[in-house]
Amino acid sequence: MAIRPLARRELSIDTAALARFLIGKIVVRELPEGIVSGRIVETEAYVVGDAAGHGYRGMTQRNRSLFLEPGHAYVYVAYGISNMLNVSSGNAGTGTGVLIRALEPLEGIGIMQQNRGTERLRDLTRGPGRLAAALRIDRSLDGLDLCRKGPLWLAHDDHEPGKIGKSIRIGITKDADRLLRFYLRGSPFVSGTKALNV
DNA sequence: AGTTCGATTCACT
DNA sequence: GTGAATCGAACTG
Repeated sequence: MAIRPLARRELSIDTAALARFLIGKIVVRELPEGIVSGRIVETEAYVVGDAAGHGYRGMTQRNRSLFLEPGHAYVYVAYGISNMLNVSSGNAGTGTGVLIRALEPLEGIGIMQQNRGTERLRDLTRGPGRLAAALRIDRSLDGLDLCRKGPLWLAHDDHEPGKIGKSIRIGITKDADRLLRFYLRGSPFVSGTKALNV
């Protein structure tokens, strides 16, 4: 079953709809050692007028990629250690995006194990910082167009995702009660506590 | 120029 | 379940 790049016109202009749409799609990372890929099982939307969003206070040096056309990478460092992968959303000039929070590993599991320093399949890409480490994603990929093949891109195949759940987002303090987190129900590769994943 | 604060993770108990 | 580590970027003065 072939995988192909996501077309930009398939990406909803609505950030929450895009976050839901991305569940079941594939993140592809091309490394010198080979291809690493995983299926998206958890996302969060950071929408217009959202105090938790990095674009909320306007463009800065760090977040400028959020304001690109939909489907570009916004990569930033959280807590000084973990890289976070986001997909820019909304029309150009809109500082909104979708955080990719967890993947189900598909290809290149050996490379991921090396990048993560663990063998445990379930720990490779469960959590935004972990998946970025597994796919060796850092700020050098910030601003990349994810809708065309390259070092990092988004793909889809004929896979139909199962039921998608919705919850509050993880790890934020502002606008913390909005239901903007989406996840694949029953997936062992989703992060967060049991109560969030019903 | 100094301070504050995380869109987290890991190692414990 | 709880707590410490960790550092770059944004914000304040």
